[in-house]
Order: sequence, then C-alpha cells, then structure tokens
Amino acid sequence: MTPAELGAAVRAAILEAVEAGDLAVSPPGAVTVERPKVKSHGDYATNIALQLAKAAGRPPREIAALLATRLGAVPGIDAVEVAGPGFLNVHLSQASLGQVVRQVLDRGAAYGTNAAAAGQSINLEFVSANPTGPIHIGGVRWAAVGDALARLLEASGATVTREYYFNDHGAQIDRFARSLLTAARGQEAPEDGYSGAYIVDIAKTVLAKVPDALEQADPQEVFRREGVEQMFGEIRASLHDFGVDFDVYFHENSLHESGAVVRAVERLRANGHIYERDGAVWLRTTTFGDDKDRVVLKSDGEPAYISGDLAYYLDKRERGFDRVVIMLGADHHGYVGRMMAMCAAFGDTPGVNLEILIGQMVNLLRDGEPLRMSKRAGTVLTLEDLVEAVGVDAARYALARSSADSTLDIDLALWSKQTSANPVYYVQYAATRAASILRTARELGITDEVLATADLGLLTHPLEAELLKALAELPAVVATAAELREPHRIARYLEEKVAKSAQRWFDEKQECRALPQDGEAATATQLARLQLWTATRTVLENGLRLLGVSAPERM
RNA sequence: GCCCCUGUAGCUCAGUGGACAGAGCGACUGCCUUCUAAGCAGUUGGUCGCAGGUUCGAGUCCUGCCGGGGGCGCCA
Repeated sequence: MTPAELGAAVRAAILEAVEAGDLAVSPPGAVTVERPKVKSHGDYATNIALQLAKAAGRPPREIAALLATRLGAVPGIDAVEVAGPGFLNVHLSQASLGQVVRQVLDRGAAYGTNAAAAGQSINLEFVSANPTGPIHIGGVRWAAVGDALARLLEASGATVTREYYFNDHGAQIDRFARSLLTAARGQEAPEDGYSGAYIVDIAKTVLAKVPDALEQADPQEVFRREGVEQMFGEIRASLHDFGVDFDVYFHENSLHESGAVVRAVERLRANGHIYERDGAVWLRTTTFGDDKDRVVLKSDGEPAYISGDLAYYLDKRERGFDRVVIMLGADHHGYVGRMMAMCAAFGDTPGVNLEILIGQMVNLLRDGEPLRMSKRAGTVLTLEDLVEAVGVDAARYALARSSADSTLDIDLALWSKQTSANPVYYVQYAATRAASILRTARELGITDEVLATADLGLLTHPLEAELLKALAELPAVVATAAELREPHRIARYLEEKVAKSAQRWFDEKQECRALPQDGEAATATQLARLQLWTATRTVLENGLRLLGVSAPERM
C-alpha cells in the first residue's frame, strides 16, 4: 500500500462514516498521510481528525476513534491507533509495504511521475543572460535550477517549453558592438564598454569571418551582428555542455522589428491603462498595485526596456501558454510589481497566467572567504570555468540542492572534493552500489525471470521497511517540488531518505545480504532483496535525472 | 523611507501549522576474511535572532524590533 492509496483509504473511511450518519462533515477532497518522525507512531500518520474536528463540532479524538475502527478493517492495514490530540497512526502489514517494489518496477523510469499539473501548458523562461559576455555564476544557478524545474513540471504532467530571452536590442548591445569595434582597431576599450579577453577574441573571429569589416560603411553594425551571433553561439554551447537545452531562443529584436511592441502598447491603450506625460508614454501600473507608473515609450521616441517585456508576455500568451513562468535573480525583484501590473492590465490574472520566481544571489568563495567578482582581477567565474573545475554532475547537484530563496555560496574547493563532504557523490555512490549488486546477481545467473517470482512479503527487516517507505515517497515529493517550484526538495529527499536508508540497509551485512555466498542458490528472501535493490536503483536514477545528474554504473 | 530574501548545532544548510527540531562537515569512539569503507553505528553539540500575538498545537502564520544580502531610473 502506497501513501496515496492509504490516503484514499482514509478518505473512503470518512465517506463511509458520513454515509452511515456517524459523522456530519463535508468530506475533504483528498487526504494526505505523512511519515511520522518517531517510529512508535507507526508507518504513516494523518491529522485529518484534528482538521475535521471544528466542522464536525466534535472532539478530534472521538472522530479519530471512529475512523480507526473502519480503517482497521482495510486489507493491508495491521493496526490503527489514536494518539495525542487526535492523530491516526497507521501500521501497515509487511506484505503491503513490499508492494511498493512492484509498483516501482512496473513503472520503471516513469515511477515518480504524476498528473498534478496535467493539462497545463507552461512557458518557463530562465537564464536569459545578455549576449554581451559569457554566462557567469549569476546565470549558472538558474540554468541548473530552471532546467530541473522544467523536468519536474514535465514529471507532474505539464507541457513545458524552455525559453531563453535573447536581449539583442538596446544600449547594452550598442556598447558591446562598440567594444568589439575598438578592439578590432587595436584601441583601448571604451569608457562604458566591455573589456575582458573574450572581447578581443570575438573581434578577431569577426575579422576572420568578415575580413573587410572595418572598411564597411557601418563597421559597428557588422560587429554587432556578427559579435552577437558569435557570443550567442558560445552561450548556447556552454549551456548544452551543461546539459541544458532550450526549446526556444527568443530574440528581443524581433519584437521591435515586427511591430509587436507597438501593438502591445496599443492593446494596453485600448484597455485604458496608457497615458502621456512629459512627452513620454506611460503605463498606469499603479492601478494594479505597483509603486509608481512606468514609462513604456521614452520622450525621445525610443521604447523603454519594459516595452519589450510587454510585447514578449503578450507573444507568449498568444502562442498558447496559459502559464508564463519567469525565473529572475534577486537583483531584478523590483520588476515583479510592474510585471504583475502589466499582466493585470492585459486582463490576465497575476500569479496564475504570470508567475515570477525570484532566486537569491550567488557568492564565489575562496578559502571560505567571499571573493569580489572582478574582470580585471581575473575572478570572474563562468559556466565553463565551473564545469571545468568541478564537473557537470557535481555542479548541477550543488546548484540545485539549496533553496533558491537562500543566497548560495559557490566554494570550488568544496564542490570539487570527491568525498562525502560532497553530497552528489553520496547519492551517486548509493546508486552505483545498487548497480554493482545487481550486476553481480546477473553474473551469478540470476535472471529477470527468476527475480520476477520474488515474494516481496519477505522484506520484513526494519531497515527494509524504512527503505520501502522512502521509495514510496517519490511521487509525492515530485508533485510537491513541482507545485512549490522547489527542485531542491528532490536532492534532499534522495540524500536523506533514499541513499541514507539504502546505505544503512546495505551495511547490515549479517542479516540483510542480497547475494548468495559460496556458490549457493539464492534464497527466496535474497530474491526479494534483489528486487528491492532494483527498485532502489530506479528511484535514485529517476530522482537524479530530474536534477540533470547522471547515475553511474561504477565509481 | 519603502519592497523582496534571509537569521535553526562550532561551520554549510534541510524542515509547504503537527507529536521528542534533522542531515552533512568538524571533533571524539567503534566497525572492512565475506554484495564497493566515496560506507555504517555511536558520542558531542540547539533560549530555531529578540518580543508580542493567532491556534488544541508555531522553527513554520501575523505585528513590531535587531542583524545580513538584494532592490527601489524616461539604465538594460
């Protein structure tokens, strides 16, 4: 019996009680059960009686007792106790616990997926770093977290488009182009320009591709066009090497060239939210809770930055996405108010049609001390540097295992350590251990056909029960992580629940050995244990895959 | 001044209103003839920043204060 099935059984018990006239409440839509921290509180517990007490107008313990009687008769449930203020503590039968293995094996790579977000069409925008330089650590975090979130949402049944907004319009790009031009001429970088060695490299590449670039009528335009394309190619390549590929790379420039910006402004004007003042065109975002109104078209006739966002949002909605999700760094949190107001001004619902996820900053540490990022001092850390220093798996895992609400310290010395100080290896090690045991079983001639006959009710050791319950949690963990947009929950679950209980089980070498010794045939219990190892390997693989991290066969 | 994030063990951090607050690292002690010791067990270590409030129940929700980070442009 899985947690979901138990929850359904509890709900059924409530319905029965209501029907029988024992309980006067409107039944809850779904009942969730949780794993109690204390062993004596059973395999699963629910506080549903406490929740129903008010509506029912009866003491919670009384309701709990009522439900306990009904639940006690459900097959697979060994015992139900009423505890404390009105908790229901449920003990499952061993045979019932073991069935989780069957479910994991049947579903395989699909185990853990759920339908919580079925039918949703989500556009997830992340990274979107400007093509004026390589992706540095600010963007790296969103690459890891954003891609993991995309995988989670897909695992919860949503259709997800990963999108990268390519900011190839405006003053920043002009500065970039000017910097390339001056570099090509062998001059010093302009005052407000970009300097780094990559500027010189790109300038050279452009010159190699367009030898007469400096002689053309508008050389800066040549460097803009070619340089941006070059930079963008590099960004795309390093993201690809990081395991992150986008479905759509959207060019801001296209919004301006196609007239989409003008159309978006006209749409807002038609909705009555546009006015003119001091020669500029304003969006009255204060109508929808923003601090102040925002200029969308500057008095010099140029579009303000936000106008691109207006058109972009509209474009996404017109492409059929009912949910537009954007991940931004904390340095952009000031945009949330105006973006939400913009969403409302279009007649949409902020928080539903538009969702903005703010992630906190990252610091680079050296010897435990924060390091100021400085191009001149050579302390800029790019995505490529990070991958080179610690590897894709360790980098993605470390970036995704912390809550995005917390600032993150990147400690290269720590992240590149191949020890237990580095949790990614802890999880991967458990996965390879499972693989190793299963490999040996095959070598001993234990075939899948033989394994399929295993009696999972033989998994009666307490450490086996712990592991079974850990494996049973994956679907709920995935659903919650997706719903809360918190991929780090997957990592913590893998570390603290799955890998931990698998390792403890493995270490019980006297009582829980899975492989036969001395050329003997495998016992029925050992076959069941091998199936549990197979299920464990599957859960670790599925969980790591959600984070974009590999589950190696060997370490 | 206003807005967002944050404050939990010596350090790094989990903990979507539940029961006795957890993990890793560090320190100390054990465990390799036998499925991978990148592992396991144990000991040590907490006024969950402070003060109120809501609740049967608060690390979690609300208010105020204190500390840390970020943001408040006709920049992008």
